[in-house]
Amino acid sequence: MSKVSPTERQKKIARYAKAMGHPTRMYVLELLSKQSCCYSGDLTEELPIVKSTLSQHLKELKNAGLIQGEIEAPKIKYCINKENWKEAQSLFKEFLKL
Amino acid sequence: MSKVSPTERQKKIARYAKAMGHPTRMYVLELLSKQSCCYSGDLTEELPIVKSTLSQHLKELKNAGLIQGEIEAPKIKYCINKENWKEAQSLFKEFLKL
DNA sequence: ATATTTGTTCGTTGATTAACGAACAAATAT
DNA sequence: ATATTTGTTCGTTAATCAACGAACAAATAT
Repeated sequence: MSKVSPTERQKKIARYAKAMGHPTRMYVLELLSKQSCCYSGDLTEELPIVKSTLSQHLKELKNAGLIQGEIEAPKIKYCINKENWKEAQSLFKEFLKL
Repeated sequence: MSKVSPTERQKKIARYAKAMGHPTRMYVLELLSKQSCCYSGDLTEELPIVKSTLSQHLKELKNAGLIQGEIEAPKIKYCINKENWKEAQSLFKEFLKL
């Protein structure tokens, strides 16, 4: 009977996974994990979505801690958040037994 | 200007990631990836959610292809879907550069 | 025959997500 | 001073998600 909730570790992975759970966000993450940075303007040109929608996706990735933005007025340069990226890597690695 | 959509690979990862994007589902996946199988009744007892809610989560994991259920009347035995699990492993591995 | 066990499905509710366009803010360029 | 560029925020709409309890289905046990 004694109930057991998911662990904090599992919640953390779920949080990262959720952020990765959309094609557009995967596109952005993969781009940023390959080249160091990009401007969101570049993404708006590449992707078949409107800039406000992209902005929302970037916000979600930011809130999940996977990316970070740096102002280079008037543009914003987005990069992987290296610290959290490392954490995500090790969490997934352990979970997937890679 | 020429628009580029996320690749099929990115969509696939997003699909797996979305399924992993909830604490309860992570709990189940981690359990099943460690021990070979389990009955959903066991999960209902462990987890602080009602059986119908659990059933929904299991359905989502099934739809994403990460687990499979086998009838052992009157119970149902759930296991990892090994083939898709392997695919997910390699997709995440490549994506995360592990 | 009836009750029990085990899960799924249905209906409901409230919250969250995804997408768009319009309006806005801030810096830069004219 | 004004227009342009670059992104975010707001408001809206439709869809999906998460949770619950009740009803149902199927097999097993009494």
